[in-house]
Amino acid sequence: MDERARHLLKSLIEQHIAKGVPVGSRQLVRDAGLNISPATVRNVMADLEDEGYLISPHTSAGRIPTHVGYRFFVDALLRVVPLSAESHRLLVHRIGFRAPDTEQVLHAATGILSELTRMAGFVRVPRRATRILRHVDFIALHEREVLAIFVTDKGDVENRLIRTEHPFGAAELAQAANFFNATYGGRPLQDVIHNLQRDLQQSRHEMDRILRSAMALGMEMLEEDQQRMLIEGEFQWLDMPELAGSERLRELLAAVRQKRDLVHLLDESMRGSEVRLFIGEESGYAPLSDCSVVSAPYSVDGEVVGVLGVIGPMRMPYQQIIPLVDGTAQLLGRALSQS
Amino acid sequence: MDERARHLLKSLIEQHIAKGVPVGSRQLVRDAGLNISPATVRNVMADLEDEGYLISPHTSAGRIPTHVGYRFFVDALLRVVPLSAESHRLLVHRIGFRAPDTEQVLHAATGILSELTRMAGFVRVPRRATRILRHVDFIALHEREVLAIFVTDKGDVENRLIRTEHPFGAAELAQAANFFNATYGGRPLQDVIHNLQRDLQQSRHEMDRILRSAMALGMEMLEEDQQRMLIEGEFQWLDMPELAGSERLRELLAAVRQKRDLVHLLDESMRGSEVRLFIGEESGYAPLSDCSVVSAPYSVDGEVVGVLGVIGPMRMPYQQIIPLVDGTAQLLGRALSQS
DNA sequence: ACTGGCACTCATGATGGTTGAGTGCCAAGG
DNA sequence: CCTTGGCACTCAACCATCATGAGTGCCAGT
Repeated sequence: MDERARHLLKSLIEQHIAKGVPVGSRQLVRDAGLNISPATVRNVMADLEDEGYLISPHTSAGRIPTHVGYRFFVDALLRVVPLSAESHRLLVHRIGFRAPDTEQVLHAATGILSELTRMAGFVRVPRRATRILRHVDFIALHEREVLAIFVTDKGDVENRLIRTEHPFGAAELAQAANFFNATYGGRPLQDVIHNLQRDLQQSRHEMDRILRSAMALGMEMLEEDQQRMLIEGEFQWLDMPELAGSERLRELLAAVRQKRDLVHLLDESMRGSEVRLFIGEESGYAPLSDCSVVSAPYSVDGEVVGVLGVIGPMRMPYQQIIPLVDGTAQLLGRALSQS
Repeated sequence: MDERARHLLKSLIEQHIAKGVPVGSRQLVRDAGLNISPATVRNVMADLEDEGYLISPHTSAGRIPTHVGYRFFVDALLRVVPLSAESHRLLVHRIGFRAPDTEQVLHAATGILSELTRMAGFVRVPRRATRILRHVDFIALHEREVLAIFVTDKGDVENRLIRTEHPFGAAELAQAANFFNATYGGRPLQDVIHNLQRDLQQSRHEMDRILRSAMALGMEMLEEDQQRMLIEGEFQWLDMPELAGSERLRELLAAVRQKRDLVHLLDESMRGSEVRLFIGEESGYAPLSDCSVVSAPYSVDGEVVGVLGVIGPMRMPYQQIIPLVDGTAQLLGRALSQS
């Protein structure tokens, strides 16, 4: 593909992103500022269509980019602009400092993402496997119900009701908690789980039952957040013509509620450390075949623990969205690292 | 209004709810099973329109009920059918037993409400003012950050990060927690707040700082859930023709996200103990002027603590929806009362 | 290699007629 | 006085037709 073709492709995609309608040769030649005739442009466009970058919705409309076209655009043609001062100020204001509660920070990040990009924003909740276990408490709630509370070094609190086979007294539970804190406190949760499994096989003393339950709880804790993600601003999709056909929209909403496959997709994008794009069919996930996902992993204390981003139609202003997602990821990571 | 007019009104509204289109004299006379002519029916309908029960969308369409018409319908004409065995079974299955986590039960209730009614479902989180304080824990997280954890008798756990002016040692915090538990444990949260306020004014000993913080935390705890409500299934509104005009829908979604006025409306409906309907403009809340809200308060241990219900277009099958909302409220109350 | 010309396509929007369900009103009949 | 049939009128919805205009592919000439 020669320089002129690249320029035309870039111009076409930019114009389509801006206007949302198919772009024809006349429009394009005017916008691109080249001194050639529409007929020439048509030839070039025909070539680009053959190579899979463009497609015509019908014979006599202009052309729109395919997912291949968008991919080439973002990889080779797009020059990302730095985050505007205004946006950066807003981001900092909303998530720049540590809120008292992790959940609140995540919420704020999801919300601001959605507002600034005018797409649906999502945040995968941070993995807790590497968090340090700070404190454990067992509280007898009723006859055979024990409330277990875990606290991590970042102040995240997780609790679970455990039904036990036999009643536990307050003293027993206090003893168990003391033992638990002394033995496993100050270690990363993943180590705690691992050690618990090992220890439980070896010793079988009085505390076994409650410890076993606690282990199950710990497991759940680590497993549960595999599924969790926040998503907000789906309503932004309402006035996007390419998704408006309520058939498509319903499907998308259902898929997003389902979350499972989505989470799988995102986990994959946590491997890198950069902004990542899934354009159209690239996600390999049918309900998203008309959509793009822009995601960026975020890190706490230098370790990637989650991923956030936006979901919208393929036609999105990547130029602004990429730095926004990137910036949000960085600020969220920083906010969660504080304290 | 004579018997025949009532019968016709009932028939018309039922038909309109079923079909969604304006009902004309011919249709109506066929459906109502009366042995009178369409012309007669037209006269009756004209009267009903004069009295404000009906309205014509345009000259040559049939008639549809106004909010006044619906109100008369539900108050005087509707005979509520008992919950179907099938629905009841489903409800019990989803929220009939206590899940380990209050949040999960609330979620389940919101979800099943939305599914069964095919409207958006909401649940106002239970007031905790009357819950018994079971346990308090203060954990030093960092230099001047204390994590405070409250546990109520139902196993609800609330935590808040408190930034203190001066550092606290672990021993100090343990002492404070012991004192706190001994003094205020076993009392309803509202009493705790009250007593804290009183006690803080009287005594000004060493613990003042942490107790003052604890008091602030307690306040927050009780105030925060004034705003909280879960809402789910807004997407059901997508294929309701009367809301489809994306203008209206946007407005509604925005209003529902905002929640504030909605919560105010619902708090009012917590006073009674019965199912309550706000039809159209009755809510006095502009974005809901085309919608109805069906709500029912739910009780824990015999005391009303929250309210749940559905939001949808005025045209909803009240006959089925009212018992569904009612039944959900009862089961949710029961589920939260257990344990 | 580029360009102008040409025939062709097709979504869009305007026009207009038809249909059908529905209305209000009136005069006649029980 | 209520009810009814009749009648003229209204209006959304549907359909077909047509013009418009933006756009295309192809070809022959520079």
